[in-house]
Amino acid sequence: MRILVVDGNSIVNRAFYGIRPLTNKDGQFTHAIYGFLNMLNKMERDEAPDAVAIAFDLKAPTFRHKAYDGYKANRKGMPQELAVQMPVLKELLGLLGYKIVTCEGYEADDILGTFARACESNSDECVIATGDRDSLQLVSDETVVRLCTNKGDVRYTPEKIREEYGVTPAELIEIKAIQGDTSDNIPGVAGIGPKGAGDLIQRFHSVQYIYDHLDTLDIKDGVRKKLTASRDNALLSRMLGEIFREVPIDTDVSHYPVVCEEPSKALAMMQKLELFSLIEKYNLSDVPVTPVVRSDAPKLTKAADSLCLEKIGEGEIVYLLADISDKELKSFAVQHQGTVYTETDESLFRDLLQNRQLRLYTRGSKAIFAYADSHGFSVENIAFDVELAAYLLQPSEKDYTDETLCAVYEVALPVADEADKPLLPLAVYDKLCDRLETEIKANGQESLLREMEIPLARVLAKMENTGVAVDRQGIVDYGVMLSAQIRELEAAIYLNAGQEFNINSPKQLGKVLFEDLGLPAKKKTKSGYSTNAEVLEGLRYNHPIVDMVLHYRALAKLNSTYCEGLLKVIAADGRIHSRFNQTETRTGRISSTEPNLQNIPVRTELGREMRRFFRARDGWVLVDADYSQIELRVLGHIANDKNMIEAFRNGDDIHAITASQVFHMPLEMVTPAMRRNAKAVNFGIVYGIGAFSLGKDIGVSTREAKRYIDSYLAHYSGVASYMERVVEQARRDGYVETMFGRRRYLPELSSGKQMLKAFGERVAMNMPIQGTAADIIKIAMVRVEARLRRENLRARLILQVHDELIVEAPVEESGQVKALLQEEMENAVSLSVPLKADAAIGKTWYDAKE
DNA sequence: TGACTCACG
DNA sequence: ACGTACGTGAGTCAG
Repeated sequence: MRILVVDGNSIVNRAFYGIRPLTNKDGQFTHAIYGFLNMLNKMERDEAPDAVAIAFDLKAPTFRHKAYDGYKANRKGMPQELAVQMPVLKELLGLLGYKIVTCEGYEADDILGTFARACESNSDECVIATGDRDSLQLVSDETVVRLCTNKGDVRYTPEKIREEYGVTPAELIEIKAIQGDTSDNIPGVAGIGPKGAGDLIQRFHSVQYIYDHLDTLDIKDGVRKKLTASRDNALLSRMLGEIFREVPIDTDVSHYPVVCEEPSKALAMMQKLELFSLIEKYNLSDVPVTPVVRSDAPKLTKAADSLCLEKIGEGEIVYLLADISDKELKSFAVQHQGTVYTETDESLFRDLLQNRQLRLYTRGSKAIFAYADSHGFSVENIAFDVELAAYLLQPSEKDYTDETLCAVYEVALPVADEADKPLLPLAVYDKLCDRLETEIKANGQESLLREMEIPLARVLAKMENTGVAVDRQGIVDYGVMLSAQIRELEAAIYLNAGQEFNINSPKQLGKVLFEDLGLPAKKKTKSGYSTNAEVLEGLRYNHPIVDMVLHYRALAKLNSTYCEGLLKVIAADGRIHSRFNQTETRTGRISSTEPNLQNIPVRTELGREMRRFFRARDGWVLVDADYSQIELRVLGHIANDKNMIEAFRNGDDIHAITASQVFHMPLEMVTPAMRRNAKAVNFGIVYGIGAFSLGKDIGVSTREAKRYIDSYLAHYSGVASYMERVVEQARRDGYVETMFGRRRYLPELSSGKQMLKAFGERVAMNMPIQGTAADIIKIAMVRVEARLRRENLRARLILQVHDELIVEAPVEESGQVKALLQEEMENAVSLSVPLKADAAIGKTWYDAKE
């Protein structure tokens, strides 16, 4: 028989500190649990044990056979975030069929030792899993120690120990007795470390022997002196360091099989903890779900007849699931008063979407709006969207599928045939929607959902359908030009390097620059030298190859990401239809994919050329409008900072004003360089500033940067107190929110890790600003689209780039559109500072930027 | 798949 | 002692 004995406390610690904090939607920490089960699962796969025992310390630091008061006294207490996960982990382990072993007065170590000893006398095999090297002393012919490290698990056999330490496993105890161990308060011999201790034991094998023959040993006088001085401590340490092996526990290996008696309970618990990948690993995916509340288990009643819209009363809720792909309706299903109707008829679908008597509760409204738009009708009765609601409740989630949401919001899915599975969520939509709607109301996010996100879904759908026209030939020609230059640069780089290599490989490039050419390496990444633009900039004058590489990189990026990338996604209509994702970002911004049209180059002239290929169709123009410093204006408003509000009201140049304050200069004496630095400070403030990074950004010392920040906060004292207030509020409530009630939860703030906590604080400062700006432009988008329709214009919104909107308009509408766009953007909300939007008209995106 | 790099606001 | 500004998406390499 083969038993895996796990040092529970040690492994859970590894899991806790080795994984970034994860929480479920209730804010309950789960990373230690997640990490533990992942590691356990891997061990079982590797070791294939017949039995598993998991040893834990009992909570109180009880003193047992080791009669030494200082023992482990200076070990830090368990952090709160870990402590709360322990009982949950133990319960879940029990549900999964693992036996937990504890014993009053003994630590996990001692239990491991006891199992090892039992296996030795019964010729069983014992695999001990731990993160603690102390247990290596237990290694024997029957016992392997699987040491879990950050770099992976290492199996220790007697041979491996001899290889690494040059001694037997038992002699490790002797070494420890001499070298000591501060974390266990084992004093050892003062002045002798691991090296000296190892040397002594390799030669003399035991502490006892050394002291018995101290006078005659062939050792240096200094060492003898140290040994003599620490005699009592050494002998005490010898006792303390040996793991106790006679704990009164059941060591019969056959009593520790892993049998999961109630898989559905284990599944339910893992779903509640949102440990979805582990559900797969533990083969629980196919376990029928036990309803959370049994009496609540939904019935999937399928109607024999078709849905009859006339029978639905005024204002009643109808739940809808529509299977739409490529703007074609595959099928749809409707639930009304507990009955599910499955349909395929397109005209019925259309009638349903146009019936303003009823209220549709659905998901994926953007696809529904897109369908309606491409079929030439308009939908006005979507009252709730499961996906959008779930996003508002928890924007950091990755996955808003019905399955996940049902698990997270504790709505039980009924058991059904394979054929009915796509419909299952619909059978519970009344309950799921009810749960979500209740929480949305409790959070005060109803209008955010009904007046912002759902109407926005319609706007985004229209934008996606419309797409943006591009000059295919122009992109092709530009790509050819780039390719030619890239080839030339390639040749020049190879010549300078004296070899051919893959310039795109940071690894190979690092070797060429920093080893073969001997340039000074500044920064390192996890896997080697850093070769990013910042590093290369600093080396430009060291070797001509550096500039070539920088230039090569710039051209290669333009060619592969933009020329080749965009050519791949031009649709049959000659336009690019990017997808605008509404539930992606943690701040409330939208994102753009396939392709990303929110990162088309603009900062360098060469890159900006790309924008010439985004053009209006013949006889039309692009009208582009962007907010001027919207985030700073939002900050001024939210922080209610007198000086900042004043500056914006006066229409001042905010960066110049800031410069004059930070550098204590009259406004007229502010140089462009000073203004540039002040601008960086303004950005930094919005991001939740750090002096180090600001200093790096503008090329001054951290100390100097700190002075700028202090000076800034002294002048904009409202900003200073806002920053403190928002972090404090985040710590108190666990989340921050925008002016419109969009939330972001910040579990990072209760992390024990300083880095993560600091990150959480910066996010707390930034999200309300970035998020409010995102809310504002969303409002503007909805209003612009409404105005375009109301005024019967053919112009259409086609792009959004965070603070910029682009409309494609017939030439004759362009003046009206420009005015309308600017007006709706500037009046989207009323703040204590004015909002300003600059607009311009052009044939291409390049030209429509003033 | 993760790491690196770099494009944007 | 260590790492260091917020939010994204895509192409490339290498294990």
